[in-house]
Amino acid sequence: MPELPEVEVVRRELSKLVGGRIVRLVSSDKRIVKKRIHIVGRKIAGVERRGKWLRIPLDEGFVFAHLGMTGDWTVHDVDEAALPFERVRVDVARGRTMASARYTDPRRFGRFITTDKDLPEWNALGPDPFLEKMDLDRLARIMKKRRSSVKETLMDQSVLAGIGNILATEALFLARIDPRTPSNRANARDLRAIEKGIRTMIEKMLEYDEGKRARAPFRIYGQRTCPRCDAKLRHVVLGGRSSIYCPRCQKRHSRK
DNA sequence: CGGCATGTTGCGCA
DNA sequence: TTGCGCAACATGCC
Repeated sequence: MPELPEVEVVRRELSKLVGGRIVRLVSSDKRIVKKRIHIVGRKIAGVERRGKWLRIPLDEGFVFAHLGMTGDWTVHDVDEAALPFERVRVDVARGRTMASARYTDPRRFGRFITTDKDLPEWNALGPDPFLEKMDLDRLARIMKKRRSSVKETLMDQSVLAGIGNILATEALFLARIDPRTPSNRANARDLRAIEKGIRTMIEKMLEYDEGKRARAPFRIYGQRTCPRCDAKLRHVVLGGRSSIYCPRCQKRHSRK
């Protein structure tokens, strides 16, 4: 499920619960769930997102949630049976109505943390490109210091929060930049193109994830040939993640 | 059976 | 202190 757009859709879904009171928590998976405080009886004050993390402020304390690789939250009726791969269930009373939030996660890389203070992981996140305008000067400063690829730098959550493998792949395709380009070789024009690519992809992926778009907006992720020039797409591994690009359309901008 | 997967962390090393 | 490269985590799917 999870890159910035998917997590944003989950945030909107869970926002239905704001104002409600937690009346029951079902969770047995010790890998996913870390309980530092008791949350039954607490009231849900909001649902926030930064990058791929969710923060749910309560009247006392917080819940932090991460979807890992295969996690998802959905809101159901309380009488609904457990879903396949259901790992956490939070029942919420709001007036006379009840709702039941279910967390499913086959691969169990996700997290559900109850705590009375902010998480270091949350505080370490860089700016979220959907919540705030991208600071290209800051990005340029960071890029200049690194020699790993632009794609790896974009996916570093302390650089920009929320960019995952697909978003980075597709944004770089739109920007016509080779993902292997060393970060310190990216110039201001490249960064402007990348910013635009990221913005465009977030919008399209959001529409898709909200069901307003029938087909996934991916141009090269999972494809074999370039939709622009018909060249055979190429695979490389960057930072341990598989990456795809068009060797004809995507260039390394190695000059200053 | 082998290989791959929208993510993060921890460890050794420079 | 910061950056880099990689294995590990756990499980489903093709």
